[in-house]
Amino acid sequence: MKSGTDDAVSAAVATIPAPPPAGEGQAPTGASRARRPRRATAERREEILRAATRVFGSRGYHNGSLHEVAAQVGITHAGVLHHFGSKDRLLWAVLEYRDQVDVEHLEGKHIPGGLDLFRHLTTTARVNAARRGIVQTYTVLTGEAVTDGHPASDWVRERFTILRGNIADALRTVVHERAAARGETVTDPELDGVALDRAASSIIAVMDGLQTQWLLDPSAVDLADSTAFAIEAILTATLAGSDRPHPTAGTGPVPPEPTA
Amino acid sequence: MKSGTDDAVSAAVATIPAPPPAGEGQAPTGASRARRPRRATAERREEILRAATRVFGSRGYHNGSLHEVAAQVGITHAGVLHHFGSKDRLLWAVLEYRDQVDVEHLEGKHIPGGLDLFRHLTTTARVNAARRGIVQTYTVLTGEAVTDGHPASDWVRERFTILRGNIADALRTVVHERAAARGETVTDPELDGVALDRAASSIIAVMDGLQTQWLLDPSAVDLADSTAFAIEAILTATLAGSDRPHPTAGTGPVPPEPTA
DNA sequence: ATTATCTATAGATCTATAGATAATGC
DNA sequence: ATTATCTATAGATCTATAGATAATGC
Repeated sequence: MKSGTDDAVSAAVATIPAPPPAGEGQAPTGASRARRPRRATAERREEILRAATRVFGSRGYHNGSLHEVAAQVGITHAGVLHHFGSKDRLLWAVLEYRDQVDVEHLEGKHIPGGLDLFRHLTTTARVNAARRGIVQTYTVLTGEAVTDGHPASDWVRERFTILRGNIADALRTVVHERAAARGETVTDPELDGVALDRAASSIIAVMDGLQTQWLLDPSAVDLADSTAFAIEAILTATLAGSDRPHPTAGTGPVPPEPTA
Repeated sequence: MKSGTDDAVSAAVATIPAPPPAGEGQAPTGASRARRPRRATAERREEILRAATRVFGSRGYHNGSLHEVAAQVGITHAGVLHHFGSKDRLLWAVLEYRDQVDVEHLEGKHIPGGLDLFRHLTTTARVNAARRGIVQTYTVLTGEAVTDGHPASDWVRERFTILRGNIADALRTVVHERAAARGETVTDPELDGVALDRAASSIIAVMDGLQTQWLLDPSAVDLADSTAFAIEAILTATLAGSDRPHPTAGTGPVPPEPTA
């Protein structure tokens, strides 16, 4: 059950530059017929994508308008449509862009496997606590995606599939390593399938769910600590299951990943 | 840190009749000037609330229209506004209605405390796996609520606050009971505060997150099993912490609540 | 008399298209 | 010549209000 592209891990947990690229935008204060500066296609497209990310993140896709996106870049909504054709296609481009940015972000730093993946997830939660905008975009779009016929449904569904696969793979690695260390071999078929899938879904779920609560009430939820706690709890439970009938002490707290 | 109304537990996890009340609605097939049957206010309001619950759940609040809600009840959007005044007020009424329905649902059956609460949560997940519509409504509105200025934000935020309180209270009960059983007393202040809050947020998070994944891909996620697994894992980790320095075996699987 | 509904319509938005205009690139 | 942007506008929706009409309740 090897899974798809492995750059998905950080994708689903959100990455991307910072919210306001600032500088430009701000609506044309200039008097009469001031033409906006003309930009190279690639450059302008990226500006628009960043603006759209912000708008869809703060207002949602359906409630966010092309007008608002355009205004943030200092052009007209017609200009946005010139570059992307339609609102749906703009959203797709935003999602594609996110994937791309995430990949560049890992540049070389291959996605970790085994226990390292869990350290990575915990670290991501800590980093995210300082990037509200990105977390909000991800959370809002994910929520809207469960709506009938939403243009982001396929993307979100696929993200989840890939992520679950990555995490289940990492768990499998750990379970097998530990069995080998005891000179045993993994016999229980559950431990190669359902149990790992359950744990993988649960880990993703807890990360997403905590983000939602945190966004709504940052002072009530410690995103980093709660995420770390929950991941460790799930990891321990999974491994405890694999260690039976010799109940071991558990993994112990997962030490943080060295901050890049 | 006693928390608010205790009927919130099932509220946040979703309850409510079944989706299509069927029978009525269906758009006026009748030829020319066929007047729709006049209903008693209370009755009609409830029909509208149920329709709105469905529409907001499948389309989202912003993308769902008064027209669609009205059509499902067989009246005009103006009729809906006659009863509720505005779209925002309709949404608030929907949320209030949910609370009310949930309360009636528990009729007598007081919200359980201590370990029973966790059995109740697990049971709720199993029940929810057969009520996609309600789960979707809850998930969609929760997701949209993290959007700037969304009319459901306050409601969702408060739900989370209450729920966290209920769960933390239940955990506290269990921790103290177990300490007492060992003839000890809870000394670690963490175990009366932060640790319980972390666990409470995590449990809610995992339930919500699993619902999202399940809605998008029902065949990929076993809602009931995963929820049960994750809750037990978190519970075990929390209690293990409380039992130190005498690491105990954990709680063992939480037996299901007797199906009402 | 009250009030549930309807028709009609105002007033906002929103997405998208068409055609004009002005930079840029060859 | 290409193309980034703009203006103008069509065509959909959507929420909300106003006033008319027909059931129901006293």
